[in-house]
Amino acid sequence: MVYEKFEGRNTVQMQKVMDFLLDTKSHPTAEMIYNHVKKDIPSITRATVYRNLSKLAEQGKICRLEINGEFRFDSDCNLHEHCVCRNCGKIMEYTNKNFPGNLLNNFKSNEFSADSVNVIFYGLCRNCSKRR
Amino acid sequence: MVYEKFEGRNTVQMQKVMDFLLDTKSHPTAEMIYNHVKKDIPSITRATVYRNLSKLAEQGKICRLEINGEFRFDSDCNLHEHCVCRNCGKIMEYTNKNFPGNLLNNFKSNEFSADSVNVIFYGLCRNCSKRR
DNA sequence: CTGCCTGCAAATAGTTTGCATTTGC
DNA sequence: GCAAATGCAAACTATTTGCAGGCAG
Repeated sequence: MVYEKFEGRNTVQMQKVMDFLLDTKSHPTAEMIYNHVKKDIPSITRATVYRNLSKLAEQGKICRLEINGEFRFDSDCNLHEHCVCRNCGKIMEYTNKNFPGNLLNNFKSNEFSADSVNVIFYGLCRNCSKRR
Repeated sequence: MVYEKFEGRNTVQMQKVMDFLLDTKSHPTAEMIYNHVKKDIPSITRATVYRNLSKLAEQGKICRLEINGEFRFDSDCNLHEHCVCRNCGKIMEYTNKNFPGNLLNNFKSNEFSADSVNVIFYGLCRNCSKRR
């Protein structure tokens, strides 16, 4: 068990949700998280998972991506560049040292103050490119 | 009326949906588009609007953003940098000449071929910053 | 012991789909 | 005339919410 301090109460449900996100790199949906945590806590409900995910996101402990009409969650709030395959829906991290650093650092506007940024590339993954 | 060639049939419904998107810079949701077009074509249904938006997006005539749990549409497929206010939900274009050009041009990966990219900054708009 | 969190159930919001009818080409 | 697009209604999926009881602090 990974120990993590939360604002608010430290419940088993909250802990298990966070643990799973810390463990995985799969950008799970709320449903996937629910299915996983349910193995440990059979009584848990989707409502609790959704509420905990919202709290964690508000606290900045996880970040939330919106891909193909659903939310996906990631405990790594530093990596925000992702690739989404238009064909199979696969989601991959994009790590390229030529990527222009943290876009936030260069953010400049009188109209808006930004605290986070998501970058999503759309296209085809290697598997799906082959079959075309 | 703006004349635009579509793949497939050129119906009034399709034309009005496209016209509205060409006219506005408001990043409307499907519901907003439906409400607008309904003024001209009272018989139009949400289903038709959704179907037309999907077709236009597939044809690359419009692009689709996912913000706060819903799709938003934009006829300008070149500007992909947006700012979303966490407080009031306002969506603004981000135009800064220091922005690292087209991220697509520098995209490099063996695992993925990208054809489009969305960048979304989250934070507070000027109005909402003041009131905090 | 207090009130935040949970489980349950029902509601909501956004979007999609099946089918009969209409319409562009 | 025929296939593609529409309108209608119903279905579906992801997510949210009200409420009563449970448990962390």
